[in-house]
Amino acid sequence: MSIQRQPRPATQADVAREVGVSRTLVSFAFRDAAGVSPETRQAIFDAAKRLGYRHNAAAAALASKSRTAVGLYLLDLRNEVYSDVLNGVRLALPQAGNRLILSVSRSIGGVDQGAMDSLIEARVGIIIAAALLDPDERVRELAQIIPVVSVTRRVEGVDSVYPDDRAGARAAVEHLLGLGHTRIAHMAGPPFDGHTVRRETYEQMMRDAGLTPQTAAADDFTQEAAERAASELLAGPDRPTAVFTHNDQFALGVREAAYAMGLTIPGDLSLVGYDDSRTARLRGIDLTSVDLHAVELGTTAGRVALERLNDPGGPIADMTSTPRLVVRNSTAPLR
Amino acid sequence: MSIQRQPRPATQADVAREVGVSRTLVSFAFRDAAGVSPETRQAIFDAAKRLGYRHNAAAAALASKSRTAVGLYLLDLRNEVYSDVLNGVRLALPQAGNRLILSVSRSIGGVDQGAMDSLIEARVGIIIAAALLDPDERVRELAQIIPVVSVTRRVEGVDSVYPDDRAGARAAVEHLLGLGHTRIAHMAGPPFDGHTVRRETYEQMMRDAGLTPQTAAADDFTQEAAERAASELLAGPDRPTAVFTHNDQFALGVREAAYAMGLTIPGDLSLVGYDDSRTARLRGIDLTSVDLHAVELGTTAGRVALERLNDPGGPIADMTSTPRLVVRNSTAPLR
DNA sequence: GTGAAAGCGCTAACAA
DNA sequence: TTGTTAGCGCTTTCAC
Repeated sequence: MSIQRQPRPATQADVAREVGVSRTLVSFAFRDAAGVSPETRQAIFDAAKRLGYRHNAAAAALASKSRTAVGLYLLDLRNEVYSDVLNGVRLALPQAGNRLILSVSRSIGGVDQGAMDSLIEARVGIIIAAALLDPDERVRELAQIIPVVSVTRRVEGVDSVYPDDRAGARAAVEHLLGLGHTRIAHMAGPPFDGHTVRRETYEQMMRDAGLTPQTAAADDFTQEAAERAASELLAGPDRPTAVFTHNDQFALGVREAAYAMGLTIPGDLSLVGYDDSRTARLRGIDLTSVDLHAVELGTTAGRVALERLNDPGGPIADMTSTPRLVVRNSTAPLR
Repeated sequence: MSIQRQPRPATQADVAREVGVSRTLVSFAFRDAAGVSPETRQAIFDAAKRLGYRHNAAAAALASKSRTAVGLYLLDLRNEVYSDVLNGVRLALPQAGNRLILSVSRSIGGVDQGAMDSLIEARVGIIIAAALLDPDERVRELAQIIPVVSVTRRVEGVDSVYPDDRAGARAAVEHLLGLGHTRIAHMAGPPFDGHTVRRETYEQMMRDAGLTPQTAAADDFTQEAAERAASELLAGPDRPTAVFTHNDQFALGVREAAYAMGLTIPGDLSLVGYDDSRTARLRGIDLTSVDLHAVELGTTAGRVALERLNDPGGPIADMTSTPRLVVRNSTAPLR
């Protein structure tokens, strides 16, 4: 047995011929533009179905002057935040209207440099980018070529939809301080532009409280990197009694490292994550975490993108939301 | 401040004019086809960069007769298996060569009927589909229109790359039987074509062992659905002492339901999942699970797709791999 | 309501 | 190694 395929895909011209109208009409009917009588319209749809006609996105994109497709760039699918953003974006885009083109940067081996290019080459009208790792300046350069909406990160001069990380980090650190902890460490990620607010806020708060900040940095945004960094951090002198991590993935890494050393949570170590992922909510994990409402951020970003498409010259959007600390059982008063 | 954009994107014609060669040459240079001298080639790249030229994928797709783009259809990003498949597929596709176009079916609300259409309309040459919910017959119909590689599910007459679920389920059930359990239940998903092998194997094995199968079916492929179904299952008479679930997501749902009822795992209930997700490996979760090697399945599927693209008439691929039971602490001997 | 005609930017023969 | 010439299937004025 072998694979069958139609000899030649039907085109709008075929449909037009079948119905006995012009190709223009068929084109209009499929974009339900005004100017097609209901009967003609129905006849066109019927014929299209009969002929197995499929709209050709490439041809349409080429012919149309306006770009309506939305590109969504995601850093990493293994972090729930990004799939939540995807879900949020989809909620914002009308069912039938704007096409959504996905591009995921991180494969197992590392960041895919071509992920952004593929979006540009697909000639999307705008790119919603979740957690770009490029410096602010380069994001602005990109936005010069094609409109960009940055999600979960603020970039000056570029439409941005992001959580108020200052408030989120403050809530986390205050929670730990309130429990009596003084040796509170922070597990940060690599120091990319726009990904350091949580760290800075933590360090500032520690100093304000008359304490010494102790920041460990994972060399990658993965659970494994955090686990490695945490193994060192927790083995050092004056082991921290609490750790606030850049995200939940990191918190899980710290958690594994802690358990591997025989420490208990929250007995020996209080742990606060960031994202409030579904994993954080599992019994037995019960991670205290900061909910940044990723789905809502995605929805807002989608809306901002739609507005930008309609009004290229409009004012830059700068939309923040306030994250919420969700206290579970990974934090406890200092003994 | 407002968004800037270039007046008119540069085309190959612009580049050709700038360099003083023909447009053909530019086209050749960008596809690094033979017939362009190294100097010309370099001059073209320089000019392209200077002019901000970007290859237009839509135009290229329209003009080229052969379809080389690979479409990847994923059921649900919230299930780790599918993002693993994505990662696997990417490993198989050459860096620069075939474009990969992603389409995700399940948003928060449910299955996106348009997900498959968007791939067809993007005129991909082949679709790698992970966990289609359509009946076998409809998958075959689809494969008539466009080549399909089915991953994680076998479809007769269609290229398929899938785990030997019979072996996987057998290993799971044997493990539980070996621990002395007799009241072993199964948490199945909705009875879609191609997603019932695990259930059938379980039921057959139970009967072979002289035991009565007890299958509960979640009404959706989500943790929440499994949790609801498990709440009923575990509240019934003759509560099972062990549950084998269709996947890890379900196992987590059963786990939550069990804990909510005050049951302990593995004390009161042994639990075996399927997928060996990263969550299963976390301390405190320690879920015994069947590893189906999703990344490898994805890579194999990518390779099969590439072969099919090169040889449309070749024999149907039917590739299985053997899953491996990973025993952790969610299972224990019957007390 | 409907149709004719002019491309969109690129690839792919073929010819030189 | 280079240039010429047709389209690919669709959108989109503009006229009827």
